[in-house]
This record gives sequence, C-alpha cells and structure tokens, in this order.
Amino acid sequence: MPTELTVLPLPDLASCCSPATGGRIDDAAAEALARMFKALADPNRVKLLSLIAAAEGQEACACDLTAPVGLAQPTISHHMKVLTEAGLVSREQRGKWAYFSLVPGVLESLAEALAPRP
Amino acid sequence: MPTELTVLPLPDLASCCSPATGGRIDDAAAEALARMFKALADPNRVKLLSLIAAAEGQEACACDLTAPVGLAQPTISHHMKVLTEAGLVSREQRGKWAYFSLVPGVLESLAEALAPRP
DNA sequence: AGAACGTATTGACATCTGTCGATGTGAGGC
DNA sequence: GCCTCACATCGACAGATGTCAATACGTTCT
Repeated sequence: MPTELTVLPLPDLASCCSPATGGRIDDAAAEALARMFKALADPNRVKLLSLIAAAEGQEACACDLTAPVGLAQPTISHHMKVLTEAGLVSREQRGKWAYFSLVPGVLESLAEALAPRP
Repeated sequence: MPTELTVLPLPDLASCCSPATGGRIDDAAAEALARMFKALADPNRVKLLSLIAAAEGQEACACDLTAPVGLAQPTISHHMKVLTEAGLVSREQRGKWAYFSLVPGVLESLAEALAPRP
C-alpha cells in the first residue's frame, strides 16, 4: 500500500499568498487555513506540539508525550494523527518507537498568514 | 446590566509569554491559545475575518458580510459572536447597523505565539 | 516460535458545532 | 403609533469531535 499522504499538501499552504489579514482570501485558502487552525483548536494538541517544539531537535518519542498531558494512550495516538494529517508534524518509526517532529516552516507560514510582517 | 466581557481577556494572551514553539506552555496558556484557534477553525470565520481585515479602517458592517460568504443571516450572526467572544473582533452598534473591527494586536500576538521571531 | 512492549485502530459514548427557519428586539421612518 | 429594517436569539437537527476500554499490529528479545 502507498505511503499515507498528508491531507494538506505543503504547496497548498505555500500558495496561500494572500494572507488572512492582507485582503480577501479565496475559498481554497480559507479552507486550508481553517484546516490548520482546527488541528490547533484543542488544548491538548497545543500542549503536544509545544512538547515537541521544546524537545531538542524538535522531535519527541510518543512514549514521552503520554505522561505530560495526562491522557490515555489511544487518545494521544489520535491527537498525533490529527497533527500529522494537518501537516504540522511528521512521524518516523524508529524501532518500536514513534518519533514526531515539527514540519519545518509550517508554523512560520501560519504565523505569516495571520499577521504578515512588512 | 454590565457590558459583556470578552471570554478571553487580552491580558491573558499577553501573558502567554512562553510561545507555543519556544518551550513547554502551561495548561492555562494552552487553553487560551486553543480557544483562539478554535475561533479560527472554520473556513467561513476565516473568510469573515479576512473581509473585515480587507476593509478600510479594518472595520465592516454586518450587512456587507452576509453576501460574500453565502450563509443565512443567523449563521453569520453566530459566527460573528464566536469571533467577538474570542476577542478577535469588537462590535459597535451604529444606528441600526452593527460594525465589526479587528481588535488591534491580537492576530500579531497569535502569530508571535506560533512562530516567535528572534 | 513465543512473549513482551510500544502504538495504532476499532467501537462506543457523550458532547460540541454549524446550519437554518422562526421568532424576538431595537432603532428609524411613515 | 405602527411598520420596516437590521440584527440577535431560540429551537431543532445532522454531523463532527474528544475520550477511553478493548483489541489488533509490528518490533524486539529470549
């Protein structure tokens, strides 16, 4: 079977050149942005992302994510899937452990869409 | 009766000095951020925000928001309430029209939380 | 091969969310 | 005063979402 593709391909985000505050955005851009924000719209996912971002190399093992947020293992797995499919983090299997890392540039693109700097 | 307060007081956002990607954030900050993102987690709300941001003075009458997004009037009203309670826009009654404007600095704070610039 | 371990998937559940029609409210105009 | 206009609120509905227990999957060790 083919490797799972992220739901939001990176080019899509890169193409949303009209930032949210810089003018009217089209339907596709609005949906692309909303899909990213939806992935961030849960406190536990924000925490998970923060944990990964705070780790060295900006990558963390799933085993290190369960305890800090205090949720059951399947729930963590679910949230990580949401973050992965949104294109915010990437997953790498290393032995029996799953490592997640920030996808470079995505958060910066999102921030740019929110408040473009002159 | 007292003036309605925004659900997310601005100081709260300002105090979330540990950005999402700069280190572990505490529960309160995670929830504050998630609340903002939740308000942005709908394509129509992104469009509405974009319409306001694109208008001169970054303010728009509700009557000008209904047609572009193609939703029923109560639905627009609902979305604007969500955006207002999230602290992203403010509402001002002028005659029989309701004007919404971007709350200054909030989007910038959010962007900063997502990707702090050095 | 079999056991142990780390994760993912499934199924079920309660809750939240987006949407609209109907109705309420408040300001201006006749 | 009454009617109209702009907007908010209510009630209802389908669909999405967060959560966990139970189970399945894949890797590693013996």
